[in-house]
Amino acid sequence: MPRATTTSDVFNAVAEPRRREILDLLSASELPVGVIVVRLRLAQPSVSKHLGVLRRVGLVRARRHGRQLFYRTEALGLEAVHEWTKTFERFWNHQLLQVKLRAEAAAKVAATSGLNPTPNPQGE
Amino acid sequence: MPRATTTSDVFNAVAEPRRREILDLLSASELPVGVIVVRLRLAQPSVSKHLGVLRRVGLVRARRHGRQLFYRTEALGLEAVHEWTKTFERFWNHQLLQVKLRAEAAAKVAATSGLNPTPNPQGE
DNA sequence: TTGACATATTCCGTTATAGGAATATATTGA
DNA sequence: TCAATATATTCCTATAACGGAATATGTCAA
Repeated sequence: MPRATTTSDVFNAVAEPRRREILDLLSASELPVGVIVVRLRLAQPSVSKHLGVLRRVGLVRARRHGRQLFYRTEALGLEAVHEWTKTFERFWNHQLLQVKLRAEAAAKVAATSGLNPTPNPQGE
Repeated sequence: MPRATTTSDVFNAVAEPRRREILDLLSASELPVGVIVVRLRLAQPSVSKHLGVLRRVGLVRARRHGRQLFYRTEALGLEAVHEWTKTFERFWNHQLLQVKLRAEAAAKVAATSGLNPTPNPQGE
């Protein structure tokens, strides 16, 4: 079987880099499709299709003003992604802590011994 | 063109629900492939392939112990996803704030007028 | 060495995807 | 009504993805 359909899943929707760029753009302000096309230098149909995917998963909403459709992000749906990754927070905090502690220890050794800080000792 | 290759991108790697389940499992503790197979009721080759993807993007690391390969998460790579979604935090905070304020306002009106809280008035 | 076990890899078939080109729809103004 | 503008949709094609089955690799124990 191929990949689970992109259309009904926020994770899949934001897996596509262009769609993330679109969301980035829209995070600053509501924009009509044409502006997105120009700013990201993408083909208009391509942008419309990406917006369609984002709309279907609820990450974006459109408002018509004359001939233009202004899109804005409805980023509430990203909270799920944020929360999921958050459950792994301790891992990178842990990693950063290691680095920090290692640096501090090295600095301390250097201070007391008069040597330069040692480069990253191998292993954990 | 089809989708950007899954192999070199954390966002794509975690777009697949099974891979997220695997990461969830591994977040608790290091596990050999066989255990993942049993717990998630997936075919062994399927699990190996998913682990391969996760390994290639650096979300997982393996350690051999006898015949078994113990995998553990290397979740540092998820920080990028977490940080990206974090840039949209204000949107859902904003939304939740709206809901909260609306509920509070409704409760207040109800309290002073003796009426039931009004259901969500339309619009922003 | 052989056999059993644990895991990875390969091959195959099906299917959703993304881009491009062409076209359809909607809105405005004349 | 018609033309112009803005956007969406459709059709087409190439490709990567996933699952399943079969097989390969690696490790241990006898």
